[in-house]
Amino acid sequence: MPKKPQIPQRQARMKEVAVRARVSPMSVSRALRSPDQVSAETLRRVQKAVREIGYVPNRLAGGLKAPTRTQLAAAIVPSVRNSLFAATLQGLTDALRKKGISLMLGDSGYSDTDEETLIAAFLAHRPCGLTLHGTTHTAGARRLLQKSGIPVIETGNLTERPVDLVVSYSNFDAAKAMTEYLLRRGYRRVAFVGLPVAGNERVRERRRGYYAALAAAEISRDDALVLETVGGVENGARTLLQLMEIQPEVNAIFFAGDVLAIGAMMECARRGWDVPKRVAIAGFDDWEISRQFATPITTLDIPRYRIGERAAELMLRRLDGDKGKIAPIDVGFRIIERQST
Amino acid sequence: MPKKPQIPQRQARMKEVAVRARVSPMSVSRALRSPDQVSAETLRRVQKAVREIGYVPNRLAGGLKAPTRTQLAAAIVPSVRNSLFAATLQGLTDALRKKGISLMLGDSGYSDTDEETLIAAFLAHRPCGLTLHGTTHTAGARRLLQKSGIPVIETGNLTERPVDLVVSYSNFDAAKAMTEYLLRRGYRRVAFVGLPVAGNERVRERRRGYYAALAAAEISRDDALVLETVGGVENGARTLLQLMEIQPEVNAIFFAGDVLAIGAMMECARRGWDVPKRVAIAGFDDWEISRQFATPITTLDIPRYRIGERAAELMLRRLDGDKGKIAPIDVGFRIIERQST
DNA sequence: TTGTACGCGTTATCAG
DNA sequence: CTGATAACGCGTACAA
Repeated sequence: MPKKPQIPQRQARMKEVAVRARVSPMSVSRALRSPDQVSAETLRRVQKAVREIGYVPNRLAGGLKAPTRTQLAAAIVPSVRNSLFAATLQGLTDALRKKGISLMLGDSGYSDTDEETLIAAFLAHRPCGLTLHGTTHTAGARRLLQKSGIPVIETGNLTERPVDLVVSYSNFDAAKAMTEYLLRRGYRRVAFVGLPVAGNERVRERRRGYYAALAAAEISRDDALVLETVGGVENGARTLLQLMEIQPEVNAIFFAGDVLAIGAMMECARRGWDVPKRVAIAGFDDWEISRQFATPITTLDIPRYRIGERAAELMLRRLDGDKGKIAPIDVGFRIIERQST
Repeated sequence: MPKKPQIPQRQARMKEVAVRARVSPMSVSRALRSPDQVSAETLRRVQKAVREIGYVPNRLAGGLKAPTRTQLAAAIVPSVRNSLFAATLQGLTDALRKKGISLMLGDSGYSDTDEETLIAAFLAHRPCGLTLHGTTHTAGARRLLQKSGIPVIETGNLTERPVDLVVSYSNFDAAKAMTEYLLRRGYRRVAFVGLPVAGNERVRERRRGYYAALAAAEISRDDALVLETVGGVENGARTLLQLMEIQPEVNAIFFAGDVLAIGAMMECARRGWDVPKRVAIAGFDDWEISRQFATPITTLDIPRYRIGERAAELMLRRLDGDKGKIAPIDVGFRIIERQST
């Protein structure tokens, strides 16, 4: 059986385009990157040759020569499977694509040391910008980022000591506002359920916000009303039951993590408990499901997509030469009042 | 105000590591890439120098010379916000990271022409592999992929005419199996609700599977029982109501898309309809929420994470030199029987 | 085991 | 507006 002749699998080079278009490689480069700097005739011939050959520029070579324009950015999120981060990623890619910038994506698994490893791996590809979720990093990570010289955007929390740029909402303010809202509605025994605080400053800030609201209302803390649990719908259900059993007099529960509120609401549905009469339930981050319950869930709207968009904008500003200090951007939040409270 | 002296923001080069370690750049290169090919002493000195300088290798330069080992792969999904694809991405990144390969991510928005644009943009970075979801592509995209010479993995459907490699489950088989299961359970008037078929071969295959199961059971199709809707929880609810109104005698509804079944189930909960007595509900893809309802939803488990893992494996096999034809990999599926049917 | 010479494909620079 | 030339930082091939 005669083998098909192996076509030499090598991408065409700019030089070949140049030969075909009867111009120098330099003119090809210019025609592709700044079309208004070449004559109409040159442009036409280059475009024709590019089409005919099926030329795909080699950004490795370009980036080697012009390190600030690799047309490649990077983002690291704690988990690609979490739809909250997905929304931010969408905002990022949408905004970057308009400028022809591709995105490398990494998943730190909520681990700072894995984050550092990823940062190093990404920097090896010389991205022209890097977005991180969270504002706590290893010392090594900070060193890498600073030496890199590229714009670094931190999201997920407003921090006092940013590496470079910050785009986020305030976890503290948001949790405080929601707690105050619950207190205003007349709930006096308000519980707080969040993810484990250890090593996660976003969660810690939310709990601080909850405490601050209590203090402002001159209600003393009750540690029995503050629970930690890992994520997952079923853990929302579990902590709800736990609270109702140990602290039957609880009026309202503020679930400050992911899908916990949804899990709790489903548990109430299973048991036929009336929400908010028996217990009020509030969430954090407006999931699509939250509004679909017979009793829709009161929650916080965080503009996740917008965070990605703004992050891209800041990055591009830096790449456009703005070397000045850029103040942290607070994208804000909004309480969505529904029937569960 | 005296300015801080600007530290020259340039990443260290291999040469500088070499000087510091008192070896040639070549030895540094080797020490980093294949540590077992250099003497223990050289290795030690290189590692020390790397640490001290904070050297981050430049993969642009490396990839330029060795195009098959850019240590960068690419993936394009229809939507980063869809958790199903997120699971596959997780499988991909997890497997690739073990080999030090980073991942570029793109979002085609379910558009074949946008997919082509993305492919071109990605190829410019000379990835050493590319994963696509879906098996329909523009002619231009196919041409780009073939010329690229890199391993291309298609997922999301088993196709007859793959570009290169395929890792997926069979939409046809899965939908057929679920429909047969419903018929076996005694439901005779089984409706099918899917996403719009136009331009989406996965959806088309699912509907074909549904039809095939009906045919095998010698039940004639009823077009009034087949609905299309775009994604979203609320559309699941809407189509449920639509069906119940126009076709009150419907026994069971097979929702073959995303969150539709969940939306329908929530609508039943709101109206106090008994599932499965009044109507049985089956889904496609086991979401975390699906099992949390008072009546948990019968659904199909598709090993989404595994698809990503296997895709990475195939890619690596190709990169390891396996140029032969590799048969499509069918990762299968599983019916998860719960109380909603 | 280590080092030397050269080239990978593009762009900055500067001269025409 | 266009072209010649010299890097960019690393890996391959070969020689020592």
